[in-house]
Amino acid sequence: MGFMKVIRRTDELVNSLMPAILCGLLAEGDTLPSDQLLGSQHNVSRTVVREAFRILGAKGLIVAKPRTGTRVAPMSGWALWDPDVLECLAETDHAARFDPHIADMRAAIEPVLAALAASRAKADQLVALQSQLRELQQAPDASAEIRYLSCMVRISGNPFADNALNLSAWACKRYRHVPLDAYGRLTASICQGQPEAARRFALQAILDRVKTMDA
Amino acid sequence: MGFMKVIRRTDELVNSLMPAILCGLLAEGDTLPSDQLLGSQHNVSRTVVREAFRILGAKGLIVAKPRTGTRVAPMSGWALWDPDVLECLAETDHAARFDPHIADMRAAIEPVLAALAASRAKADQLVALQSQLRELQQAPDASAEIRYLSCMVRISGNPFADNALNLSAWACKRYRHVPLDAYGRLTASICQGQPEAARRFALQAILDRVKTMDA
DNA sequence: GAGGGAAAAATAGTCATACTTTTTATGAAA
DNA sequence: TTTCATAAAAAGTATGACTATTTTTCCCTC
Repeated sequence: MGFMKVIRRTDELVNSLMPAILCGLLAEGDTLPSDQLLGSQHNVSRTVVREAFRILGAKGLIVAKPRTGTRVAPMSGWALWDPDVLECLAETDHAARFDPHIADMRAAIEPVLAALAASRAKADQLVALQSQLRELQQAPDASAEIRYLSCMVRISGNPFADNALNLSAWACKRYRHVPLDAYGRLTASICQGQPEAARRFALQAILDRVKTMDA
Repeated sequence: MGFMKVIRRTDELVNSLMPAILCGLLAEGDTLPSDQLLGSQHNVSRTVVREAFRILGAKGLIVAKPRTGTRVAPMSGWALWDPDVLECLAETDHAARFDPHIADMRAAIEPVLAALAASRAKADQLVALQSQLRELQQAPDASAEIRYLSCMVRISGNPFADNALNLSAWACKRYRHVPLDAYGRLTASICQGQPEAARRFALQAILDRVKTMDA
């Protein structure tokens, strides 16, 4: 399986600080401990703290200034599309607060990507999509669903779609129900080159899931 | 105007490396110089190089591994919604290649946000929106247009919209024509609480601009 | 000659320390 | 009270040493 990612102390610290920011324990404008202090608190060198701060800063979560210290940035600048941020946010208490917003975004984006896929798909891509659909039907879990959507989205040819997929992953992980029927029809529509139908069924897949959630 | 952001050597290095990656000078899988070497090449310490690498890594552009070195990551993992990445990409030679994809994304997202805004707007938000519209009409430049859209998008109440706005900013900066007429109708629709009309005019604003571009 | 395993080499990761720069706070003089 | 110089605090940068991880090399055995 040679995929054991190296775990850096820097990453551990990031994984320790990020939840505190995302859950609101550290609110906007709050000052984090200084490099020195935070380092001694976590038994790491200042180097590690600073590199962790750079990562959090790159994701828009914090801003550092000499003498003032390092503060939590306003949420409007957070990189909410970032897979790490999203994953961390999902483990927060108030993750449910984001569910409807993510559903809105998905409902906006995925149908369009599905329509694009239906109009642009090449033969080999269709084979791959159908293969993913079969895998999903045989083992309808979140990871298979994400792989299917990933394949669909890749066919759309839109480079921004890869990031949008992070929102889909959120939904797949948080709702158990997999809308197999809608995905079947979606796949057929794409294979037959029918953008309008693809758009409709992609939207239906999202709505079916939300509906199941409400019930 | 006390808004002079501090310029760190780390940021300068990031601003030097990012374009090379985004423009393809450093292709996927290519190995960057080692910390040591890159540091001496740019006359900065290894500290600066490492922190720059952390920033680029946080944005999905590179991946580091001991002994192997630091390599350019596949584009599918790039944080294309990130304002820095997007701004840097816009200055690249093949920025035009992304125009249609961004237009597709905007066409998917903004109409939905406009509809949400129309159904949720509070009175004071409407006042703010109309104020931004007037400013835009008086001085129809990119920055005023971004402020208007930012205001509209904030009314939608969707926290993911702030990031989506980066795509709008791209379009505002790259096309000169400002679709004032569509924005006027869009504002009216939102103020009158008509989601369907708002959706239509938001889309029209995007299409008007693209049409002007083609001509 | 082929295979396997130990040693070496290269590179990122971490630590410790000293120094620099930026910005705020303090306090004395006008 | 205002102003300006000084001090202080925190981030930013620079070095150097050491650690950990992974690949490569190469020797030894079979």
